Amino acid sequence: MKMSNGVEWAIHSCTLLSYLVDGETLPAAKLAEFHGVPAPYLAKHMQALVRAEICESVPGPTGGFRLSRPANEVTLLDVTLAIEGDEPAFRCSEIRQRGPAAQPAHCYTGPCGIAAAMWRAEEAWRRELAAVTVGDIASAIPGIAPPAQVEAGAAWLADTLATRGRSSGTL
Amino acid sequence: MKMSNGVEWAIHSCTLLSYLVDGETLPAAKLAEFHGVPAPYLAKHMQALVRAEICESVPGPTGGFRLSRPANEVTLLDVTLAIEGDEPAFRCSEIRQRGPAAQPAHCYTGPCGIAAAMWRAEEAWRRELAAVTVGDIASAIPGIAPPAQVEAGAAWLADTLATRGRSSGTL
DNA sequence: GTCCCTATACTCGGATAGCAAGTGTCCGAGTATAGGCGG
DNA sequence: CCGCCTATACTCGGACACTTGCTATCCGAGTATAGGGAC
Repeated sequence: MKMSNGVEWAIHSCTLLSYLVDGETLPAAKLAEFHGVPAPYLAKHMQALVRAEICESVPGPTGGFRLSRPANEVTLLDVTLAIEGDEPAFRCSEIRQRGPAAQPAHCYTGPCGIAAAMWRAEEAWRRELAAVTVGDIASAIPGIAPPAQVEAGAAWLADTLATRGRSSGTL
Repeated sequence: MKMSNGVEWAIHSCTLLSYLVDGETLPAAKLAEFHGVPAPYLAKHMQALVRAEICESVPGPTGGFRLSRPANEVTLLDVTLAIEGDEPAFRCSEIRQRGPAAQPAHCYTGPCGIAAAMWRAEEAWRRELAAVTVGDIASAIPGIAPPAQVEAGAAWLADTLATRGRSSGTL
């Protein structure tokens, strides 16, 4: 049971995007540069976020990605399911309906007890992830990240936005 | 994030093994026959249960598998981790320590906020699975399984044990 | 008749192929801008 | 000098190889039994 590391990248990217204001956007290449990950692969995951309507994409030279709703309304569960798919990790193959003791399918009304227990656990997992938003992550950063990183990150973001603005600042 | 279906097989097998008494054992081939799954592959998973000290294996013609402790002391978490491995699904690759805003490693004391949230969710998942034992699963069966299946299963098990006993019943 | 020995058959255990999904990458379609041209 | 047009460069989006891990399988090591032989 291995979770794609794209989930980690996507949450980090959403967190960074939460610092944008107004209609600002960041292209996938810049997101990848900030996190030190392969740009094309991150772009692939960003497409999944767009499909899940977590992010919006803007084409063209001034385009890029931005959150499609406030960071406080994007839960970690939303992002995780967008990347991993919303199918449960445990899939009951109904092996109770096989073998020498099997009965006709219509005899099985409720779910298998094992599947029920596994799904209950998964529900607890989802509930916990749904309780944390990208906004929560972002607002917790000043308390746990090194101050120098916060400063450097803010400077990088400002510079990046300014550079992108400069090339289109004459409008 | 896909869980191996070996987990499902293993839990079903442990549930069946919980019906054994005294020093009775069931070979992997019989467990596979009862569940309608490939025998060699199930045997592979049974080995993982032995390694995790959930089951004991007995070699030789009268050998097979049995639970190494009472079914009430075998949790679904035990079985799941035995098959899937005890590594968490989410693995933080510390991408916060990469990119233009990265700081020296010693500046990062606590875990990343994202990793902490993901691990918290996983902890909730584990807690839920640790609350259910194989014994719970077995004792719930009469309430949810078709009576005909319970009867057929009991008959199959009795016959199987008798057949195995017959070949060694002359001792 | 009883005991011992050997051959047998059945079991687990680890090592070996096949396949699907995640990982990583690339190129094409579309768009806002920058510069040049005409009025 | 101002407005329009075209070429450009940059963006996203989907299609294409590669690697890892799950899926499935087989064969060898070990052991309790069954039968035969000796006493």
